[in-house]
Amino acid sequence: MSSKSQNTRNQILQAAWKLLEADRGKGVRIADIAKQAGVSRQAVYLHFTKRADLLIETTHFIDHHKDLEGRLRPSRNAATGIERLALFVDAWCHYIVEIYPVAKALLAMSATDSDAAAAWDNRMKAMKHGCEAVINDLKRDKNLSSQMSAKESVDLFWTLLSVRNWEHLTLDCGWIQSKYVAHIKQLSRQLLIAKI
Amino acid sequence: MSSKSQNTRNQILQAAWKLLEADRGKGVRIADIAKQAGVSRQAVYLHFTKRADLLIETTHFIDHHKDLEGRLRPSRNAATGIERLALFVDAWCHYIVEIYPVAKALLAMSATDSDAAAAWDNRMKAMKHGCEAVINDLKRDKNLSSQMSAKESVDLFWTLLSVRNWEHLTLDCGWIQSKYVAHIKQLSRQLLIAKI
DNA sequence: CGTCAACTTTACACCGTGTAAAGTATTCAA
DNA sequence: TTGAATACTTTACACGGTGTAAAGTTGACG
Repeated sequence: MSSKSQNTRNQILQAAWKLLEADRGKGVRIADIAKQAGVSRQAVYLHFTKRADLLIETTHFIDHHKDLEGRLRPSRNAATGIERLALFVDAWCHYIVEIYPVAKALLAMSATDSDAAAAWDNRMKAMKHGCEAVINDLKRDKNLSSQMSAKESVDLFWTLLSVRNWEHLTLDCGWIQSKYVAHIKQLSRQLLIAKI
Repeated sequence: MSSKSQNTRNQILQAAWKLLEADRGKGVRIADIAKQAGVSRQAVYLHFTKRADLLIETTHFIDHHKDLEGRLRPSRNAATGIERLALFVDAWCHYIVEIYPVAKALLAMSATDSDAAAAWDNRMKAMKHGCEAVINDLKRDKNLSSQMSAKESVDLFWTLLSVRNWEHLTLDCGWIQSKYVAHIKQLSRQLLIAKI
């Protein structure tokens, strides 16, 4: 845990992040990451127990680096449910773009590695609580649509904001980020907020 | 191409289908499929060039077995766009349940195998044409919502019906199939059809 | 009887992950 | 100044799954 050790660890995380972002098709191997970090392949295993572990730690590295907490703060401090909805969508959609490369690799691993699956699941459950908070505030303000139950609203909102939907709309449909955000915001309003 | 050869081929496809449906976590290997089909592992390679090829052929096998074409026919013959929308959603949502196990394996392979990726892409593009046909009929009937362009409506409808959204709502949110279908139908109406 | 097709058997190369262990270089402390 | 701890390198290897190669077996059919 010396500062030198910490430094190497950070270089590995930085390398993983960089390579995953640049990833064209063929997956990123441990050996690639080690090379990029200027370190031997074995050194990676001195800092991370396995590939899944490295990817999970990379997500935390990115969270910290991009100040995820700070980004979410405005939505938590919103005065109304409607405001909170908009601010939450903004923060989350912006975050997806940054986490996506690592998320993709982590999701791919989830099929074979249960730790990877559990780690991603936790993140998505935490994000779901954010969705719940939005719905609760809308309900408090009597602004929640009566079309669905609160629970269904949360599920739907959560699904709408999924990484897979971002992937589909931006990568498969070719929507640029601003168009994606605008539509998601408009849709969530239309589906969750009571008319009049 | 003798009938005996065809028979073996079908047994392999059947075995692949069965094992993928039963798959609990750990992936299905070629050796497993061969064993289930009562055939040597090498025999699989006499009928399919590689794993991706086998999975792709399995999707076609299922299509044929479940009469996908027949299932889609009612939607094609619908008198109005609104009818077509409902019938298309019904057929497709029903189909997802059946194709999902193979789709999951194929999507997992898509990360490493470009043939798998291309094959799934083709299927999804074909399905998108079905979405387009629905939107076109709604437009023809002056029933298409003016909130979005026709192109955007297609993209949105296509995304709404994605396998990933089915996965998220049923497996992650725990919605039963009937609830999933009812909500998707209601949502597509709300988003695509002009009010009044 | 022979031959052709379909399949089996055995063996092996390849890739990427993860483990093991011996060696090296730097730091720090008694 | 010695020597022990820390952080890393180097080399080697086991494992699991895919795909290839080639010789051997079986049965059908002219």
